[in-house]
Amino acid sequence: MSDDQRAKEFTPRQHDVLECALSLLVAGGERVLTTARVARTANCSKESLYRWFGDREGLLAAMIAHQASKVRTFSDNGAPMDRVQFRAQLVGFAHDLLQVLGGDVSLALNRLAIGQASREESRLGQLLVEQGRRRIDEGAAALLEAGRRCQHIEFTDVDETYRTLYGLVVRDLHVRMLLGEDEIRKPKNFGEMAERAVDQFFALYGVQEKKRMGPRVRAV
Amino acid sequence: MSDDQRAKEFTPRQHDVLECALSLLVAGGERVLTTARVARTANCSKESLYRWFGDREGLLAAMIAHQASKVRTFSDNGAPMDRVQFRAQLVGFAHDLLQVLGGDVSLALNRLAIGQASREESRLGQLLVEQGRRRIDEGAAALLEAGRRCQHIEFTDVDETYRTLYGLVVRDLHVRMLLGEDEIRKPKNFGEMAERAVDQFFALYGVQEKKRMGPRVRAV
DNA sequence: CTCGAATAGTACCGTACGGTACGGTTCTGT
DNA sequence: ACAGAACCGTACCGTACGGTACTATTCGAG
Repeated sequence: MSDDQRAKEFTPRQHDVLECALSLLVAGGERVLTTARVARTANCSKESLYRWFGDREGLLAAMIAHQASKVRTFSDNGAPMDRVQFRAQLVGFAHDLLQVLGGDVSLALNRLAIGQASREESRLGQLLVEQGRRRIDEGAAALLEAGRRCQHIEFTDVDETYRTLYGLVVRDLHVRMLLGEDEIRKPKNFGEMAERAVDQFFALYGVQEKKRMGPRVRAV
Repeated sequence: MSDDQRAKEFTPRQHDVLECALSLLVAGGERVLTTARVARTANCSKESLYRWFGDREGLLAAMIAHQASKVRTFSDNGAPMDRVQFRAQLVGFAHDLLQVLGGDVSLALNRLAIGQASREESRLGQLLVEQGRRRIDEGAAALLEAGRRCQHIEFTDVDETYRTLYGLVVRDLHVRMLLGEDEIRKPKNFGEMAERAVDQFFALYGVQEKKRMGPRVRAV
């Protein structure tokens, strides 16, 4: 076998097919995502689909993995940040998070995985969380740790803190977008939302200038 | 027609059938929820199903409406509350919210509506939000207004404030439960979560004892 | 008791899907 | 140039679902 055929990667041809399947899923939902339609739209044969991905589940998993390979994350370069820079980073993260969660492909894949979650043997949901969310979470954790190192915020459990930030940013937007409320998907308001959420986050975890007489929050 | 046959209500027989359909949905997900299986499990005929509910969509909508009719809400009796009582009410609300969202029937119905949300003509998602969430939201709004009247918290926009409370309580739990993460559905931790969320909520919106020097949060 | 409406149970129909098989074509390594 | 693999397009199969039609049975009103 040739050297560029690694087991976990996809050939350019398969890459195109997966991209086409994603477009199909976004356009019409799971009902439209049949093996025959994917094959016809992508100008490939069903036999190739089954040889490449095993079965329909494998195709869906490959679509998730393929999409997850696109998102990139924040990396801590170790450089010090002043408070304005750190706040801007947080706002940027919040804005990106809202934009990613509200994206067409993300919503379609989440709907797909949630629809399959009732069957016990389906691991699509777990796959989506691990491959998609994990990267975002790690980037956010690195950002929070950097903020703590520069003494802009203080916390003990980075995971707890990140989850609070996530809740302040996303609230119930994700579920409502998943349910089909298109009115709230306008990214016009994402800016204000991100600003407000970061304000609230600093109110909870920000270090005061003189002493930390701010509200301390603890897990009971 | 007799007096107890109102147009929007269901007969006891239909009530039982809907209950049976809900059990079926919870047990096996949408794949199992076929008209034939519902009819067989409920000991009724498919013809009756179609006469009562029109088509499959109507049956699903009736299931949502039937389930929504069960949830009851907080009602403001106008009596004054001290701070401890108000905090207990908030914690109770948060705990109930987590328990409702994590319930089997709620998760199954949300998965169902989200799965159908890709089709444009399906209004199940909107129906679920209006009939299910609306009641909870109104109860929470009444509770928050009561807390403001008793000067335990302060805010300007009750909807904004409620959404923040929701985000602090739920975070990403709902979506992850929808995706099938059963580990986080243990209500054992719901108590701690509710306490922590209410602590954070008071840190953001609580009125200080002497003067309100607490963090003011506003929409930019 | 009789009649008619409502219902249970079943059979049926058209359609669509997942998965497999096969002939014809293109690509690739030697 | 040639052989073999990969691949496209299509046909095919078994199954299952949504919805309808029909018969037998139940049940309530007069």
